[in-house]
Amino acid sequence: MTTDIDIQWVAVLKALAHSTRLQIVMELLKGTKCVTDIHDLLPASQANISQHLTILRHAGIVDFTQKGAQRCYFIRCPELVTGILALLKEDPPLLGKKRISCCSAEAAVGEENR
Amino acid sequence: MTTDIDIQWVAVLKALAHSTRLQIVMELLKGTKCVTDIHDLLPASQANISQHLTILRHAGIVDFTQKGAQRCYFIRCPELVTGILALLKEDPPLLGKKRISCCSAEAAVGEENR
DNA sequence: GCCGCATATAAGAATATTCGAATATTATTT
DNA sequence: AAATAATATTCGAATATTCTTATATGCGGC
Repeated sequence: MTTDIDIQWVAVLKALAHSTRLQIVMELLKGTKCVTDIHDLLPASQANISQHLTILRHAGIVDFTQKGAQRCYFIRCPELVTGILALLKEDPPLLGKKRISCCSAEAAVGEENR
Repeated sequence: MTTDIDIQWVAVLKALAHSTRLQIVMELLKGTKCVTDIHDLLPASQANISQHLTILRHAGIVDFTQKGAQRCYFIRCPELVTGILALLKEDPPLLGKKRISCCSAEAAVGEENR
């Protein structure tokens, strides 16, 4: 049942599902940056940043252009990334700890539970 | 700096970044289902489905109401989940393999950084 | 109480991720 | 060609995830 599309989706979500990579992506949304720039901004080693960028690139989220010895990384799909971040940002109430009683019609069949 | 928000976001993304869990979530978007229902729909063991549901619940994505011995699981934040899925669905061209040459806004980065 | 159903949890092996350290590669400058 | 700067890759250990098997828990009916 796992379609090719699913696999791509999972790869994208997995690539974003890491604190350092999410921060890299957020920085790149502000503008193209080379590895050193990112290294200066985030608390991770150069090698580690490079590894994360490779993962993001394989997921299709970033790409780079070469400028001399530098590689200028940029987000390939800003709408996708900003969209996902906007949804996450928007939804804190839903992600909160409080229980929301189910609004779904089906569950309303009578007794409430705890 | 890894903020609390980041951690929550990463938890949500990580929870969605698995084929089986993504399929569970897509099924639940169609309507509330109990564990057995999901088990009948997906190729995974009951124990495994239950484990994945626990992960989704801890991430705040699903919750359940109890009906006798059954637990009726539902999506707690349908807007968030449908939103993310819609973005992923929408963006296949961006996730494709083709190289996009840089739009060169980055040229400004130039010499001023070390 | 006991039974059967629905679901959860524990334990453990297999596998995958993460990250640091060291090294390699590539491009530029001298 | 050598030195240097920017970045990537390899290796290995620590840690985390995934999944299976077996067992446990909770619920309703008898």
